[in-house]
Amino acid sequence: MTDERRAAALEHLMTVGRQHSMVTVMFHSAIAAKQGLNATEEKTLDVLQRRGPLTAKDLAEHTGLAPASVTGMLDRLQAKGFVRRVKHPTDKRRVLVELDETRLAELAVFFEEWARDIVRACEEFDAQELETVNRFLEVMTEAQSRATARLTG
Amino acid sequence: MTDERRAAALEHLMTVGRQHSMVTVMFHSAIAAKQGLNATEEKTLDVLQRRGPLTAKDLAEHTGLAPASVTGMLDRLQAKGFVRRVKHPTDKRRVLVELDETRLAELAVFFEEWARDIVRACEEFDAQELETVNRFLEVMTEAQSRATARLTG
DNA sequence: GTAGTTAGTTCGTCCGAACGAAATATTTGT
DNA sequence: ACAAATATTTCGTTCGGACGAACTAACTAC
Repeated sequence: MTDERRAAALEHLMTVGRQHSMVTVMFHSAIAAKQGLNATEEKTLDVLQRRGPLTAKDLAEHTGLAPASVTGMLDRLQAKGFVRRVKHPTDKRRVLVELDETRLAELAVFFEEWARDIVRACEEFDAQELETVNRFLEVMTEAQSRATARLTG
Repeated sequence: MTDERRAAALEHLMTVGRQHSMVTVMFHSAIAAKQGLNATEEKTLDVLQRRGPLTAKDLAEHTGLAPASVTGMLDRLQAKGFVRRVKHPTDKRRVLVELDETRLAELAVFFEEWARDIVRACEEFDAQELETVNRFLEVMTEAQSRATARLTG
């Protein structure tokens, strides 16, 4: 009986999860399009956000681009105001790339509105339910991460 | 007390949700890369999957591409074996585009493996918890969908 | 200090993917 | 039946973004 109910929920999850993935991807690319960023540029910004300032070489490795391509991409990102080239403290050959906070602040404004929307949508869930959801998302993030690595590597 | 716990869970949700979005997007683009599809081609396949066989004109509207571009993209998708051009039953000017099942079947094999992984990851959740998760994902899908529309339109 | 290595840029090139305009085939309207 | 409208393709062009090779500047090792 409970087994049956669980099986039904699990099957439903497949459908619902698929739809959720879809709109997540669409949302993501809508944001990118709004900012006039292509996939490579986004990836670069994402890497910088997580790992902090990096050299062009580091970025080349993370993105898989040739050195010349990194130069071109950084030119574009800099022109759009998303990043800055700053001099490396010890090695004058290197170029440190860091995010431009002012540009990120503009983004933050948009995300705040979005976050409020999310919070409102969560009103119908109590503390315990939200904790369950968190646990689920963590487990899923792990699984998706593994699956991606399996595909990429 | 419970309010505090809920607030903590909600804040945690923001972090966890962001990470989950990130890996979802990465997973998605890893699949696309594996199949040798670009963003436009993917979008087209997605539309066809949801709305069934469509004419080139319909696809032009859904993708926002010029007619000439649709022709080129369909040539590519057809060459890769993802779609077929079939003649329209009543109007010989039109071209109906439909998905190639055999190609999708290959994909299905991969997704089955992935689904098993997901099911295993869900073992730690009982029926009630999965129902909560489903409800959450539905609510979120709605919210994300609205946010995307707000950005796009 | 000189040779060799490393980081990044510049330059010329190439390719995929988009476009508009013109061409073709077919349907619709009168 | 004939003109206008519609769906798609073809063709020539353009543009962004990637590349390799050559170049410059700076660090490292001996």
